[in-house]
Amino acid sequence: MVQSSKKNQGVPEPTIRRMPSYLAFAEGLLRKGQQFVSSTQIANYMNIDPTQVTKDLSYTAIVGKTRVGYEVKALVDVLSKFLGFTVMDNAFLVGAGSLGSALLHDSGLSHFGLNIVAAFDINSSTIGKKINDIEVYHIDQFRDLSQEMNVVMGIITVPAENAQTVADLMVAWGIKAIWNFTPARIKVPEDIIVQNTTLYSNLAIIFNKLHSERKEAL
Amino acid sequence: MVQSSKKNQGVPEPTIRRMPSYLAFAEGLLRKGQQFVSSTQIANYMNIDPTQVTKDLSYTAIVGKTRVGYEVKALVDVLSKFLGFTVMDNAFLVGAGSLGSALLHDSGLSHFGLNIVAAFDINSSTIGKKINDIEVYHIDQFRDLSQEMNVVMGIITVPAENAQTVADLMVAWGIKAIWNFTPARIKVPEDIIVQNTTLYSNLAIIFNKLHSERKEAL
DNA sequence: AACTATTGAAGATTTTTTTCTTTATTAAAA
DNA sequence: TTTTAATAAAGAAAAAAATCTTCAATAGTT
Repeated sequence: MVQSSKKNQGVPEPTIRRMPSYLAFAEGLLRKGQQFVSSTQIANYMNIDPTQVTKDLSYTAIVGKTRVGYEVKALVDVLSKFLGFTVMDNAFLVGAGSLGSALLHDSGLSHFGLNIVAAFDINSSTIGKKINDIEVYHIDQFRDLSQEMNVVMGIITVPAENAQTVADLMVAWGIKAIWNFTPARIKVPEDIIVQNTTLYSNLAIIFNKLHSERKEAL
Repeated sequence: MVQSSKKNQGVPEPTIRRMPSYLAFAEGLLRKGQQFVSSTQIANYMNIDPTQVTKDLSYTAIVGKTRVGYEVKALVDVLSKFLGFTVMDNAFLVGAGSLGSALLHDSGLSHFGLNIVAAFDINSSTIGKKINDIEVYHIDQFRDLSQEMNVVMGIITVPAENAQTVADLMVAWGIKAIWNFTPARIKVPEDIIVQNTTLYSNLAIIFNKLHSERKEAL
């Protein structure tokens, strides 16, 4: 019982993180015309343990064939669906600076189910222009548009010090999920989903490995 | 014994991931003139458990004062040093497209110890231009420059299908660490450090929460 | 001066995630 | 037809990470 809420709740976050890479790999195989792929192959590509792959895939609807592997086409379909990449969600992006416009240019996002319908800024030099066919509005127009467009996600790519202000605005106009690219941590009501994506965390990990290696070499 | 190699090796990756946010928070407090900060405050800001904060900070050299907290200035210094943000490392960026030029524009990277000294592309329209004072060269000039400039890191922001080619090139010219922004997984010798940073993983996590919430609401 | 409440630190416990082991299946080889 | 080897799947064990508990210190209050 309570099967419906249990279904996706128990999927470990590390598993979900790996899945887009499985998908990208499977899509590549599909283009090459490969019909089946084994967990060993996927694991080799990912540099992880093969049982990790089978365990991850066991959360989806796919079943593998012994001595053969998973059907590539089915894998692509199942993963796309599982990850929510087949349903299109609308998003607003606030902060059309360099990172913001990089995201606006990224066609991968729409391939993975995210449709950025409009961008906002306070900088008059970008307002009124179109970036990759997405219009940039002044932030004050946010209200009117969100109601019209069925927007569920807000992307924050402003300077860190303005993150909270933008988040408050997004919450006020009914957005369900916030993708925060600033290092600042925002405060939002409990029911709002927040995903923080900070490049500097990744940089810290590289430096940690790089510098500890240097110490070892002494 | 073997203290030197143990020192940084045992630090959990999740801890390292959180540290840049602690640092950003502490820097903000420093600017505001706050002298001490408690683990409770940091935890509240980060939406995590206070003991998580103290445990994370226990890997660094800092010691807190009972009933007071950590000295903000010391925290900034200790974290910056620990994360390797005080030493400057040189990097090459290959792929001066939208994501690539967003990184070139990001002054946060140089604040955190990464100095992008040159960018490369094969697209003749960007070659020869400067992005944020960083010159864009043709990829063939890679060799000559890496030797001159003491470059330890390579940043890959090309389309996924070219990631392996670029990685091979980087390895050939003596780069120690690769920061890979493509969804493709690259094969490199064991001693090369690879950090994969893929936006779509974060997107998958948001969608997973967003869509499972929708199901629950039924 | 005594008390109270808050804090950092250290260690124990619990939870989560990864890795290892076993089993059944089956394609390919002998 | 029989054997072999590769595989998925399921469960057990190990490892890693997060949370909880206890303790000692001490600033602020009574």
